[in-house]
Amino acid sequence: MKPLHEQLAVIKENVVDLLPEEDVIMKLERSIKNNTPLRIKLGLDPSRPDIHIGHAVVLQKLRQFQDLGHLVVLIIGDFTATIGDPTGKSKTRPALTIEETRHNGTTYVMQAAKILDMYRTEVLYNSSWLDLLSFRDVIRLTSQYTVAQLLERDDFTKRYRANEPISLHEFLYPLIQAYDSVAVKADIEVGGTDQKFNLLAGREIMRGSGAEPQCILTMPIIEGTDGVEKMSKSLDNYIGLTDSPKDMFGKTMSIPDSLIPRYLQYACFAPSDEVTLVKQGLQDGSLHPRAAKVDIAKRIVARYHGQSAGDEAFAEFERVFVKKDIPDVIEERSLPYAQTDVITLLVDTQMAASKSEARRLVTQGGVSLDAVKITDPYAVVDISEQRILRVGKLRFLRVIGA
RNA sequence: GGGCAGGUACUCAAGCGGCCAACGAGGGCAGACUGUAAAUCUGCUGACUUAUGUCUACGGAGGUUCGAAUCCUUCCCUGCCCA
Repeated sequence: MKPLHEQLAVIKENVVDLLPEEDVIMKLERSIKNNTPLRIKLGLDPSRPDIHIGHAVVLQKLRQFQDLGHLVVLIIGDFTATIGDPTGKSKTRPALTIEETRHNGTTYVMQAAKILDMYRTEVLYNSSWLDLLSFRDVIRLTSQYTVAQLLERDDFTKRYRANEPISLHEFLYPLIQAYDSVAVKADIEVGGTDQKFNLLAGREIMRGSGAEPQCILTMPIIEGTDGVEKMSKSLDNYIGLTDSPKDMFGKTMSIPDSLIPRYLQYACFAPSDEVTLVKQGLQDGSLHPRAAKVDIAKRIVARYHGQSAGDEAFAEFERVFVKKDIPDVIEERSLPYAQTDVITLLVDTQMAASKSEARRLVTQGGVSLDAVKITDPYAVVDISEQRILRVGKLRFLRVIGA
């Protein structure tokens, strides 16, 4: 194992909080002395199975721990996910069945494997210990925390002040997560800065249970492609790890220029002196923002799809958006008729959700067939030969009639 | 248990008997423009055989009325105050 100061330097890279640092040092020293890896915990919510590059910031940190010889403990929150949110206010927490959580958990882990070293990863489902707790155990757990402490959490404070409902069980979530730390004997728990409260609650509960409290490490939450909100699936401003190279590239190109340094640092994990260099270049005009974004987009695609995919995605992007040509790979769809009106064609190919929508698209000039714009919603089109249907700037479909 | 205020489209939020498929904002979609799927500007944004037409929709169920998101009854849900 590497000496303390070297490890600490790697661990502190890009982090927001590392608390309490002296405990981290103590744990590291002990780990080196006994040649025992630290247990680094990350909790995952399987109600949303898609990982995006925002999550990747945290996973990358875990990977660094692994490269230093430590062990990552991934906890799939299947227990919590099956409870859901009975207030029904938040659709972000639909109650899932056990099967769904298992399925999501598996896909989650497969995606995480793009970044993590799975030989140094332990995957656990929290239902395996939470299901065993009795009501007595739960009450004992709740007695270790106070209402005032819970209300300190930012979103609880806000909702309470705004007279918005807070279900009792929501108070339990931080405690459940904290109990997970007890169950897996976490040395350090990692999460986004939005998790700081929950991570700290873990310390309290561990102490109360007679365990050695974990340390906490938080990573920045990166903004989504809109540049304002945090990246999240529900806001649809995310770049998914399983997105196609084309989508990854395009989504990255669509970020506002102001986000370039952050994406370079946290999505590409570029060294800090390179980030500084790019910032300077952008400021004095020697680096064109578009060039900087192309570079970032290529690197992101290359990271998850391989080097050549990055270059291909770039070429494709140039062709479709800069030269306004059609992409080289287009989905194909055969239809049971040789000719029909545009409206029907759009609906049948699911390029429009309803006939009204199809009509709107046509009227607005968003529909073309073989690069010929169709503006008459009653136009009858012949598809006995294969033709390229285009809706908006981005959606292409090769149609072939019977 | 009592009192009060609320529940409107994807979200927030107006409307408080006909002019309401419902102001406005955000979001989404399309168009123009552009280094880009950015920014900006413009338009659209319940569905249906596109019709000064029909149907569905303003928490649920009933009712009053020629006519209800708007009034009444009742039920469900949320917040606040009192107990």
